[in-house]
Amino acid sequence: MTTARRSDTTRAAILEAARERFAADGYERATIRAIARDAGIDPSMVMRYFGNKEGLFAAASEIDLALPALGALPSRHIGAVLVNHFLDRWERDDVLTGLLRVCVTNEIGAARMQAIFEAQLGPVTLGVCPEPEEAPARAALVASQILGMALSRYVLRFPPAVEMSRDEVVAWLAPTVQRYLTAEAP
Amino acid sequence: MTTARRSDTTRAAILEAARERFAADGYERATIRAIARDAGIDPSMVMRYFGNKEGLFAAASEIDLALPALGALPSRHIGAVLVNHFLDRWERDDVLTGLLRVCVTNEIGAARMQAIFEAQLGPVTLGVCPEPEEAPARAALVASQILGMALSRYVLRFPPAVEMSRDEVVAWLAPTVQRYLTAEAP
DNA sequence: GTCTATAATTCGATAGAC
DNA sequence: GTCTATCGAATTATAGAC
Repeated sequence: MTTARRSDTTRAAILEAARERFAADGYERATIRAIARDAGIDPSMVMRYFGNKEGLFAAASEIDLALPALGALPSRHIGAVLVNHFLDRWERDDVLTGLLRVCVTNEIGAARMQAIFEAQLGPVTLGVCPEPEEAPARAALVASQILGMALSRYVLRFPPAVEMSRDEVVAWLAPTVQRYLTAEAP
Repeated sequence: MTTARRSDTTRAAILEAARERFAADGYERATIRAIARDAGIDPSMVMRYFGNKEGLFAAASEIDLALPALGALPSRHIGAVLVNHFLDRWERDDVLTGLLRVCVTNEIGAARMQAIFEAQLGPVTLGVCPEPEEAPARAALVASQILGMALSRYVLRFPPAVEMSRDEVVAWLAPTVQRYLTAEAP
């Protein structure tokens, strides 16, 4: 194995351990030492690859902002599609749970969370909102419901929120999101 | 001024500084030293009065769980009443914002947040839900929307969520809460 | 590329003088 | 009741050997 390939696997191991630790413990309590121990390497390697703790978090919380083609979908089902999409992203890996735990006490995390919802909801809202100037407020309403459910279900783990099935969550939240995006302003 | 009265004012000053720091910085970054400095006293006084950092947070996040008499209210307006009530509690002081920032990384904070929503929503949901066994799930749905808006508006400070007026927030969220509590299960 | 050793802070917590 | 002084542990980060 060449050194280049070895560095790639080391880097990947660090990122995987970092995502788990940030998701489980938040920014402050996810220490570089613990992450390095999980990855089976020396703490100084983390510094070498990512510079400092902020750089490590930035790399571990990177996410592709591409929303699977939604433009062609009927706007009547946009609520269910969006709820399913965000639940998929939250359950796929630890990135969004980690970002949610971190963004509460870390400015970089908060800015990234905001950027994610702007990138994912911006184009959609412009397509279905009755009035374009209302789009940011409607996107914020959608984000509030998605974030609140993610907080209750994946971070705080409120028993009733955890015990609800995936389909139940979608059935309850989809009409809410649908109304926030398409209903007349109250 | 007797020593007893002086200790009361010192204790109150510590609690006020602690609430501000926990609300602004979260649990780990709200240091006893910083809280003592804000309160104008010595860090060792915090330990004397509250034992340790956990005891300080427990005291600073105490909250009375009494919901202003809602039993007599018409169930048609329960959504608007609840949204207004929680917004009141969040804007009155820093306690709930601090608890929200802390509960993401602190077990005691998470348990207290859950207890607050159980105590505030439990009696209400039992009174208006179609099926009693659905009450916990419906309360969790309400909590998810309230928590998500509080997170967006008071913690992450998403610009569109901050710029919405109080009345707009109530007008958008009240029908959601109303539906979670009283509508037929989807 | 990887690790040892350690610097430089900062934290929670304690002991004891006044 | 209040403060000074300090302990012991933990953290991020750096310098340098191999």
